[in-house]
Amino acid sequence: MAEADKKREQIIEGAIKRFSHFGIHKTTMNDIADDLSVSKPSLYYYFPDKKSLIVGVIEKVFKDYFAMLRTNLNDNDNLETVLFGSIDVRNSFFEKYFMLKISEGVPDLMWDDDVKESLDVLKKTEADLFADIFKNAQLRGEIHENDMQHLASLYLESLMGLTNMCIMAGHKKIMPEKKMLKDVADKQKALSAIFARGLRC
Amino acid sequence: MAEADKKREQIIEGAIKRFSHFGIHKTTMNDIADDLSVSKPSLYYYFPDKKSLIVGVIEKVFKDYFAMLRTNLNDNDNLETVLFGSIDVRNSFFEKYFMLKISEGVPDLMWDDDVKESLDVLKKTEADLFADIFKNAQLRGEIHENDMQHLASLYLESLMGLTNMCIMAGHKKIMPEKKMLKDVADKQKALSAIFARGLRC
DNA sequence: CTTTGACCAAAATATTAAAATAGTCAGAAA
DNA sequence: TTTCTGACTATTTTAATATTTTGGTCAAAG
Repeated sequence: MAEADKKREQIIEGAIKRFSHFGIHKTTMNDIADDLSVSKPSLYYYFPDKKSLIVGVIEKVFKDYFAMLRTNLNDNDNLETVLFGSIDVRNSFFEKYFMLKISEGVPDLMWDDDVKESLDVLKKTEADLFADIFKNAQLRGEIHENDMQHLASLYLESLMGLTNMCIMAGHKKIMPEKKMLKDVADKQKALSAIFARGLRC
Repeated sequence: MAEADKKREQIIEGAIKRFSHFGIHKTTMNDIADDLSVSKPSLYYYFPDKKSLIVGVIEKVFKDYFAMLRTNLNDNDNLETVLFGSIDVRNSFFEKYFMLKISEGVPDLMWDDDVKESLDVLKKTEADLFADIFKNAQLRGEIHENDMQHLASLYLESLMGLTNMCIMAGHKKIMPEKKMLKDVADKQKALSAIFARGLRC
């Protein structure tokens, strides 16, 4: 890896630490520079603006998530087992990078064209990964459907939808965060179990 | 019906018109009073405060929704057919009262204890209704599960989750509102089809 | 029992000033 | 040449203040 790329990685790592602890819009470029004991213009030498650094962070986190997901895959497991494992991986990342939540970032960060495009690509990649999972289940005769891409999108959107529902319900702080994470996982797994069975018929 | 109750109904109807057209927090008590050609203190004679009027509106809307849902029910239909019909009813109300969206109402209206309690009761009622639907399917041998209440909650949360996902995706105004509503219905039905099949095994 | 005009306190909104932050640049260090 | 920095803006956030709007009350009238 080129020296410049190594430096870029270091900056991204530093940014991740700040972002995941204080949130994106509570972190200034100076904070990140100070953490790394460099000047702010140095950051701007490697990233044209804050937004591109954020995108770099997002892509790095997703990259790690995808790697972990692939590591956890076992072609011999049945669909339900694979989905349950994936849910655990997914939620461990969700918990670890909870403070990243783009939606509460800088004004309209979520709707910025560049960020949106990056997220779309990553979402597509995730969907591809799950489509492969479903295809694999199909090879083992566990599924009688045709459009695996479509199926993967529907499944993932359902999981994310449940996550959002639990977050909303838990925003009243009645449940102590930990309880909420368990709640999310339980519901996602309950749905996945029915979902997996529904594909068999 | 007592005269006072009739008047309460009229006020609620008037409030619904304003709320569903301009949203809750863009509607003042004076707006509602003027529409009905009465004075503001008259409103306060029937409702102690704005919040209780809002709760009255919400309960009225849900009451109508439940009635429509029951009307659309047919004990002879199979589970998938019933669920598809319910989705259409549900979304027609969602569309009609879109501007009501509590979440964007007055600050923390969603988290107000009174409103929250009322919503919890209504959500419980809806879950009961769907639990009955599942029980009915069970009688016809379409389901091999035991906890219908739990099942109904999971199903409804999944549907709502999908709705939220589509709303978020559509907030960028790329799709012209109508497209979004169709998108919601399509995804909810696709999930319901798999869900219903998953319960059979 | 119902309704109302006149009134008030609290909350939302608009205005302005002050502080913080993203981003630039000429030039130094490596 | 490539990488870095101190010193400097332009823009955005935040804080403070003034102004309007709106929820809610009350004494009195129909």
